[in-house]
Amino acid sequence: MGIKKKGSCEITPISCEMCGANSQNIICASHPNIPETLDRSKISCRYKRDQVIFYSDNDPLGLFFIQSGLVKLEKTSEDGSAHTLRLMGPGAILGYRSLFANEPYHATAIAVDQVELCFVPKSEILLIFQNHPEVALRLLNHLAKDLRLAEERWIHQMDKDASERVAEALLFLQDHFHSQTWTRREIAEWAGTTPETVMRTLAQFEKEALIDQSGRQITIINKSLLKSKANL
Amino acid sequence: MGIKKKGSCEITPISCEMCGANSQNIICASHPNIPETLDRSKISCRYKRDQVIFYSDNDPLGLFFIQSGLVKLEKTSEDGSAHTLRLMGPGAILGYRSLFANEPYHATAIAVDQVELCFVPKSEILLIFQNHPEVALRLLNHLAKDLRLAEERWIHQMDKDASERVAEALLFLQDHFHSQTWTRREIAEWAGTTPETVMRTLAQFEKEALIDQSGRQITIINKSLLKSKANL
DNA sequence: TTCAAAATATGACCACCGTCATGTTTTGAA
DNA sequence: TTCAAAACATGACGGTGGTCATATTTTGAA
Repeated sequence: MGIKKKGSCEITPISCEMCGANSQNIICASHPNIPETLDRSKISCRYKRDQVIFYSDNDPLGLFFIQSGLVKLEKTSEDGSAHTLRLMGPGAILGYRSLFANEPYHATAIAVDQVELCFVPKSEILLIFQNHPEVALRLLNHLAKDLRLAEERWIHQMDKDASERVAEALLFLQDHFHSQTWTRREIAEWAGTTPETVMRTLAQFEKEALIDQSGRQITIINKSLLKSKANL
Repeated sequence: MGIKKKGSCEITPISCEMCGANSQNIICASHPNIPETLDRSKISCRYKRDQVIFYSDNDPLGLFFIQSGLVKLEKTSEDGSAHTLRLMGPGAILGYRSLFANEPYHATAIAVDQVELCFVPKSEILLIFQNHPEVALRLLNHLAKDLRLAEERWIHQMDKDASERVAEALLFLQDHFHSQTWTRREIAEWAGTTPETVMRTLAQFEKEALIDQSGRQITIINKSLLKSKANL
C-alpha cells in the first residue's frame, strides 16, 4: 500500500495461495482463512544481496514473511564488530520479536542473497490474533525455541575455542542453508571470530582432509570427524 | 498435588490474595479470576540456598511462580564451566520457556538464597490460556523481551573485555538484586569470566576508588565512572 | 567453640587469537 | 575486456585473560 520500504523494490504480490508450501509460515498455516485475509493487506518486496530490510533502532510497523532467499539478523557492537544473531529462510517470519515486545528493532535485517518477501502491517496482524487466538500460542512456541537457540549459541561462543566454533558454523550453514556460498567474513560473523581466524582454521581443516576448498566453495569431506572437531 | 519436588520442602500455601503486589506476576495480574483458580491447584515450596528447583534435561510439568527469594538459571557446558543465563526474583515466572517450547529444560534452576514459590501444573496453565487468551499475548511480550536481553548479553560477553563485563555485572546486580551479596564465583558466572579475573578487576576498581570492598560486601562509590568503565 | 571446606587473594606462566601489514586472487560493474 | 574494489591468504607480533599453584581468610555445620 502506501508504505515505501527504503532500498527495496515493490513488486506485484502473488496470491498467498500460490506462495507454496516451502514458504508456508506458522501464521498462514494456522487457519485457511488467514492467507485470504493477508492477500488483501500485504505488499511484496524484492531485495538484492546486502540490502537492508529494516534497521536497528527503528520501530516495527508490521511483519515480514520470507518467500524466498535468506535474511540475516545482524547486530553491530560499539567497536564495530558485527555478529549474525539469526538466519532466516523461506517460510520464516521476520521482525516478530520486536513487534511483540513492543520495542524498536535491536538488530538490522539484511538480505544475504536475493530475497522476496511480503509485508503485513501491524493492524492486520492484531486482527488475526483476535480472530485466531491459537496463533499466539504458536508464536509463543516459536519464540521459546528461538530463546533456547540464542542461549545455546551464546554459551558455545563463550566456551568453545575458535576452531571448534568454525567447525560448528560450517556444519550448521551446510545443514540449513546449503545452497548458499558464504564468504569468510560471513562465516566469521556467524562463528563469532575474525575472517583471518576462519581462513587459518579452514586451511588447517583442509590439511587434515576434513573439507575441500575451491575458491569460495567449501565441501565437507569428513562430516563425522568435523563434528568431533566441533565437539558436537 | 501429589507431586514431590526433589530437594524441596513443601509448605502450606498462602492464598494468592495474600501473595502481595511484590510477587504479582503477569499471569495472575491478567485477570482477577486467575488467582482464585490457581489457589485450588497450586502447591508451595521452600528452597534453601543452592538447592535445585529443576534440572536441565528434565521435562517441565508446570510453571513456578516466585514469591520471594532469587533464582538463577544456570547452564554448564561440556568443559564444566557454568554460566548464569538469567536471574529471577519475586513476581517472576520460572520454567515457562521450556513449557511453551514443549522442550526439556535446557538449564538448571538454582535457589540463590531462600526461595519460596508455588508450582502450578501444566494442565491448569492450559486451562487459563483457554479462558483468557490475552495471557498468551502477555507471555509473548515477555518472552520477546527475554530474547532481546539474551542476545544483548551474548554480544556484550563476546565483545567487551573482562573488566568491562565485571563493571557491567556489578552495576546490574546492584540495580536489580541489591539485597543480595554475591560471591566472586557468582559474579564471574554472570559476567562470563573466572573468579580470579573478577578478583583482580575488583582490586583494580578499588584502587581507582570506584568501589569499596569489605569482605564479600561490595559498595559502589563512583557509579558514573563505573558505568564508563563498563562502556554503558 | 572447633575445624574442615569453601571462598578470597595474588603471583607466575603462556597459549590463543585478535590486530596489523603485505601480497595475491577473485569479483562484478562499467 | 578492463580495472578498481573486495575477498582471500599468510606471516609476525603482542596482549588479554585463563590456568595452576599456593597461602590466607571466612564460613557454617558439628
